[in-house]
Amino acid sequence: MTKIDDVARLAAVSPSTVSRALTRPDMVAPSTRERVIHAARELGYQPNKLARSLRKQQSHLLGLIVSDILAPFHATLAKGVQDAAEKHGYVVFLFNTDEQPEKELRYLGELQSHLPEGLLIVPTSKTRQNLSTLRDLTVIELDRTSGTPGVHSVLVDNVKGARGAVEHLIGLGHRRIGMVAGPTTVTTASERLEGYQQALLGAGIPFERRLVATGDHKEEGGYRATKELLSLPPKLRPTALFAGNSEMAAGAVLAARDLGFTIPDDLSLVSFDDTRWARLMQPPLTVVAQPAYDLGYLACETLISILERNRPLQATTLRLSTELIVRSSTAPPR
Amino acid sequence: MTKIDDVARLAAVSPSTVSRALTRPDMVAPSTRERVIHAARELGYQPNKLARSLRKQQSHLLGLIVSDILAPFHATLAKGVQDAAEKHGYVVFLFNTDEQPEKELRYLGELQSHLPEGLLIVPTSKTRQNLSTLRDLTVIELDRTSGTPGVHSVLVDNVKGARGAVEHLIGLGHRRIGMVAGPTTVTTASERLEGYQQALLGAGIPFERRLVATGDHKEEGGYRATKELLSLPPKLRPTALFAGNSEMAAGAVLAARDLGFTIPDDLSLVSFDDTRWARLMQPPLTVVAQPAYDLGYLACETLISILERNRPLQATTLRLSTELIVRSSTAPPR
DNA sequence: ATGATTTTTGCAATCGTTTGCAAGGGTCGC
DNA sequence: GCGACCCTTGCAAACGATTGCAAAAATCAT
Repeated sequence: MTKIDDVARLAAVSPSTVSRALTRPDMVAPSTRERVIHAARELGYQPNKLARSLRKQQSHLLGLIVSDILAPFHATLAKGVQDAAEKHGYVVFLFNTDEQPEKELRYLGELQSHLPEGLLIVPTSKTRQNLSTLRDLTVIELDRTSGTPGVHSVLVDNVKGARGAVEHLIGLGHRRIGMVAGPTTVTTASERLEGYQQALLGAGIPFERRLVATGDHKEEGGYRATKELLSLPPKLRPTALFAGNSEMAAGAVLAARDLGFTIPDDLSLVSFDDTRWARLMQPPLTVVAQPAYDLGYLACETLISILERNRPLQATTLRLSTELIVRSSTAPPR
Repeated sequence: MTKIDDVARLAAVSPSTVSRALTRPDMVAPSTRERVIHAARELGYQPNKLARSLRKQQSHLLGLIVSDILAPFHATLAKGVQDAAEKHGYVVFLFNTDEQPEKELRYLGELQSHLPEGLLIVPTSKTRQNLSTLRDLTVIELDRTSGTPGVHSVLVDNVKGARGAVEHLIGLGHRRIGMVAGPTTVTTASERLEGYQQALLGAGIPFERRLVATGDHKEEGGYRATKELLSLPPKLRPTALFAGNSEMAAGAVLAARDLGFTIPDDLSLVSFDDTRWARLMQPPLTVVAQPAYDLGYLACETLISILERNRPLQATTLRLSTELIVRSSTAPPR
């Protein structure tokens, strides 16, 4: 690895001058600058970021902790974050918690030792405690919130999105609408449930607890919850289902298929979160699409602008809106 | 941030002793060690990795460059890599090239300045040149190979996998089998084409150039290629299709649907690479599943073992085998 | 108790940068 | 021709850890 001293020697100046020529060009005479730049290029010099970060006490490093990189939503989010980071010259460390608080804690420690300047995190259930072990660090929560005071967040308008989806079902004439809800410990799940209830209320349809089955945000849970709902006696059985996320929607599709229900003839289905397969399956699924990429991109931009202005800035919350994409899995009840 | 000096002061020893107590415990007297450890815990001391890496001249950092983190295959791969890395105490930097050689080059530079100890990369078309600008670094290529001398690789047995898929079609009675192939610049695509040809050859079916349409490994390309094949006059038209990757298979499904072909009645379809939607779509897709997670995990383990043994070790190539998963998109021709 | 040996500790240099400070050199005005 | 000023450069001290070496302390043998 060629270092600054090598360049200095070749350009016949001191290391300090090399450093200045490269990072604050206006501080050195044009002729010297030229010489240094040439020498640097000739040797293929690249400043050692470790040394630089150490000296400058800033790493230009951001941490990103998501709970499941395999979920397209999170992958897309991560891409948005990375793109924004790159644009501003930051590098991001990506960690995956698999929804496990202990992993989260471990990663926070690991991350911290690399002196990141900011953190973007999709919280788990224990994030609030985990975050408290952390030294002062600007953090932005993504997608969900942990309720930690002083942290910023960039979220999706879950209530409105869910309400829209259910109103769509109501508009088609459905009155018995079930929901495959996520675990209420995560804010997105409870907000979506709230939206579901608001829609019913708005249409004067009484809320029935037995029409809400709770899953774990995974396919398996969605499958079980759906079977439960579809096993109600015909009179009580829902004619339409709203799934709280795409994984559970996948489970719902499978369950409906296994029980011999045809979508949308016997059952309408609308799901939160769009995916590749939602568009590809037969019939294509009606969904509430989330701006995952924008979410990540915006969150990262926000973070960086906070960092660079160096404003403590009181905690911001951004809510992006969703889009209802009507495909063919929803139809009037028969 | 509390530093080593703080701990030293609290434990009433020198910084050197703290360092030793924490990293080479047997070099310090038990009683002192105890004191130091306590002090460290009390202050929540975490060594500054930047400083440590700089001094020790090793970062315990690995680079991972993939071409499309949004593709489930790559995301899974990345997860495998990360899990393996974590197990051995390494941290990985993840970059995304979007298949663009210039981005790759930029990221390689960025990465290099952080002094990684090794690199895992899914090569693009220019990787060979890009890699040559790099200082000596252990690199392992994943999924594809760039032909760079001296680099190791962990791949999938594409030829055999493809052959198996096509033999499956032949076994069902198909004789006119088309292939939606990827760009021949990427090794996986050409290997899969090779497998396709081998299967035909083995069954005594003549290879017909017009039954192979080339796409770009994206949905759009698969869509176009499929339309092309299905527009052949009925006599020449294939009764079964083998898609070179899942994205193109998605395009194929859409194209078949648009042209009014029913799968598998009018057209059998088998694709390389399994995905969530392949299982969920109707009918579920027959696929050649790749061990993506294992690929990443193994590659990373290999890399680390090379690093730690410090063996230059002549270039290794590992080939993992695939698994044909027969679902319902393939059936005898009518 | 004494010297030899081993263990435990601290000093100071080092990793590769950046940067405050001061010195050197040039330019300018008068 | 002289001082005032500005521009350019280098010296040396950081940043926070690790580590070779030597000094100090503890242990052991006699």
